[in-house]
Amino acid sequence: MKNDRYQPQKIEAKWRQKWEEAGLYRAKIDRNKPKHYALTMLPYPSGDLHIGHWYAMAPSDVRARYMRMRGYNVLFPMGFDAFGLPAENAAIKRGIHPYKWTMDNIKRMREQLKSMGTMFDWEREAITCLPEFYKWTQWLFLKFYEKGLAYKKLAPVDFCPQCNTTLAREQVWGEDRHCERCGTPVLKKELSQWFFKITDYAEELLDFSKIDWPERVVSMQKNWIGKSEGAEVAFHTEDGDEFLIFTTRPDTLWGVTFMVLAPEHPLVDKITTDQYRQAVEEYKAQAARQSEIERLSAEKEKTGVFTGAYAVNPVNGQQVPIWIADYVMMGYGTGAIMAVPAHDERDFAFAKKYDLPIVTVIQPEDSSFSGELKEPYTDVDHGVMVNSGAFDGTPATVGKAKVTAWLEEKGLGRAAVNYRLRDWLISRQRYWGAPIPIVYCAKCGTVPVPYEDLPVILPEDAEFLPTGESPLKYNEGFLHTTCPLCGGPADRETDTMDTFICSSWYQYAYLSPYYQGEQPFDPEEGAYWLPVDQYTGGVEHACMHLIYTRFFTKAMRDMGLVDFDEPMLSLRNQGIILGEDSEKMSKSRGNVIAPDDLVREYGADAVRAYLMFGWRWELGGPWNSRGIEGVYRFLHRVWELLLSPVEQSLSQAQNGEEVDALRRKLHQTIKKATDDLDNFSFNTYLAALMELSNLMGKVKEKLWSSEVWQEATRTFCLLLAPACPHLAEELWSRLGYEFSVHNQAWPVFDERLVVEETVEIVVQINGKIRDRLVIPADADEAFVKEKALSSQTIQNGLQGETPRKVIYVPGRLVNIVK
RNA sequence: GCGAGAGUGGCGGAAUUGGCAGACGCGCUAGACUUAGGAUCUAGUGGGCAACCGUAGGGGUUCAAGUCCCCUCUCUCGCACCA
Repeated sequence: MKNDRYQPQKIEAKWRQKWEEAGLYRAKIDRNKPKHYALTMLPYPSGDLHIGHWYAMAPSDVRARYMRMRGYNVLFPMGFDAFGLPAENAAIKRGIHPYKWTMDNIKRMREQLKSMGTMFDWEREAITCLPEFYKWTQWLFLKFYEKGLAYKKLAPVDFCPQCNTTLAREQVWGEDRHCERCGTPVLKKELSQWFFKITDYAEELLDFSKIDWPERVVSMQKNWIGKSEGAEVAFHTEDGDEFLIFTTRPDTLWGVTFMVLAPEHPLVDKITTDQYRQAVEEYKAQAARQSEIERLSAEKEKTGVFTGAYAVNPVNGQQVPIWIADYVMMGYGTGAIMAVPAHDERDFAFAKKYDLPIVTVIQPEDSSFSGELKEPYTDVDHGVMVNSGAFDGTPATVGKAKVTAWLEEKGLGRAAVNYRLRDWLISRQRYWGAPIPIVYCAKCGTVPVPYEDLPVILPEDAEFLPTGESPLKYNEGFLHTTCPLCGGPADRETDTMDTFICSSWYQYAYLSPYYQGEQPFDPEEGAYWLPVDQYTGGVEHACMHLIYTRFFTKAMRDMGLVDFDEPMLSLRNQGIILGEDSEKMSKSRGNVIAPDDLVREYGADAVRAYLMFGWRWELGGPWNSRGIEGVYRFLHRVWELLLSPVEQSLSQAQNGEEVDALRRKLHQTIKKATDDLDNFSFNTYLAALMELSNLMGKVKEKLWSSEVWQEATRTFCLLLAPACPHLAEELWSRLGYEFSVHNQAWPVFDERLVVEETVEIVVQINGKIRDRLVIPADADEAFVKEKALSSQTIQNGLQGETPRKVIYVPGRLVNIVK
């Protein structure tokens, strides 16, 4: 009987249909099994699944399938991050309603996702733009408001002129401060906006002890939160106006020779003397203009002007001039600093430029230097305090703490902590988002929409115009409402929420999509499945989604909705697949690889396998068309190997050595595959399968009718099942096993069978390989050494000399030192 | 400048925890089968004619270093006048 060839197109759709009919991947609470919540970041429904989605999701699916075979009850859901700008831009450009555009795209992408052969439980799908979903997004907003975690304030904010909306600080990237979505440099605008008080959780967000996340993400988040410890010190002007400064170096207080305020500092106008007023006004105007126009000024040459006012240094009563300069930011600390040019790079440069005095107050330990400083001395671990009154002689290492304590005692200042993290600006002046459930009443002021009135529905009949203001503002039907408190006429808030809010809690929505109960998700489902055990996705979300969702979970914990501190216990990031030209894939470059085409040509299993085999998953790299053909060939070979019969099986006599060799390789492969999948090492997992198939190919003729061959083919199907679910199922069925391979347990290896019976020992003289010995694996040291020394090559190498030392590493080598 | 990561054949990448560098695949070479081959199969494939030399470069520790320590260089990513 001649076997037919491997034709993925003939088997893949068939099995997917069978799986669906059998409800194979429905995830239901089962208290007899340990649970595993595997999650991969949900896609934005842009219209087409691209290779990046495959690269992110296919290996995640492999891992979820592996955990399932390991006996876990696995939840692996999928949904769509469906609010956002492209939908609205399509509406502006082509007159398609964002809802229709989005839902059409979802329909298409859902089918594409299914073609991957993933084990997503589609009955748990959640789409963030549906009222049944965003009702709970709004509900959470109200809870945040109730808890004082949502507030509105007038503030200078970042505005993207291309996207026509404000952005959170996290969504402004790079030195030129461009919009994370479209790359346009942002503008500063003074606007009244809603914020979430993420800074309340700054300290807790710095604690990563409960999660296993990549070091890279941890360090990016730490960096982003930017904790610095020091002291807040109160200074006064000569006229008695108080202003606070923050410093990390209270030990250098005696070295203050001038003060600097940010140009926007509220005290500037008041303290500026008439003589300097014009210069100050000009400088302020220029600073404001600069922040709006050219930010790319390469050299950060320090500039500033004197205000004419003086401050009194509280520690020694000295009068020091107060300047304004744009190197001091209003947004960080108190917007005012004490300048210690002797011990700070920036202050030093400023002092040099404007010829301000420099006073050394930290003396480097062993140098007896005096005179003019060439550069500031910023070392905090060495040196002693000088010119600092009673503190003279205090080592710099303890100076900070001692001075801070002294300041507190004297009532001049206090220990203080500053964070770089800003509160999260969530207002967006766009239509296609969840409306902020707030009403403004002339009588009652800002009034939250009552919970029972949720959801606040987006009107269908909005005008989509790129005005920079929310289209909802011009929608009379939406705008005008009645005040929930007094029943009088009132206006709705017309801004919508940042879509990152939807994705901050979506992992909870999957538990019971569009839940109708009293809270966003079914508590029974939550008690069983939560938290997420394994999360996967791109590292580009390190300081956005991944920080927001941690914040949300902590806030939800404090509301009593969940009982844990972290949303995702373990996180892994995949890399990025580049075009074949090593450039980022883009339509304009014409280097885009379309997964649909690949599936048509090679089948989904080959695409999955190549995406795993081709790169280290966390790194990614350029696409290689030859590479996928190699993997495709491998799958063909596997098909022939397991299915095509041997014409005449050679020796029935079952050569013992080959049986042992195959069995050993089989168990070694199970061990390797298990380890590799545990560690997300998908490329070596596939390499191990290839090695096994290579050996099987060599012994097939001899062992085809043997028991060990059956064991090998069966196990091969099981090991292949997570990677190539369709092919494994087809092979499984053709080998005569019962549906489904995906309901089988992951094979276990026998440690005794993994061990080789004989080992090759390398014999070195002075670390250079001179001979090799094949010995029984359990040979003892004396025997191996004896054998090594008596070998002819070694005798020749030694030339009669007695070795000084003989080192034996069991199972590996003997090193003879002359 | 600060923080994180990386540097191994022509290419993607392997190398338990210091113990045979280059698994597996691509590509390449030769052969077989074929009307044909960009299909398939078989064999070979780090460099060098060799002794030997080889994991970015230079030092060190060790019987033994891709792996540990010190210095230098290059690349990628994040942050960046953060007081």
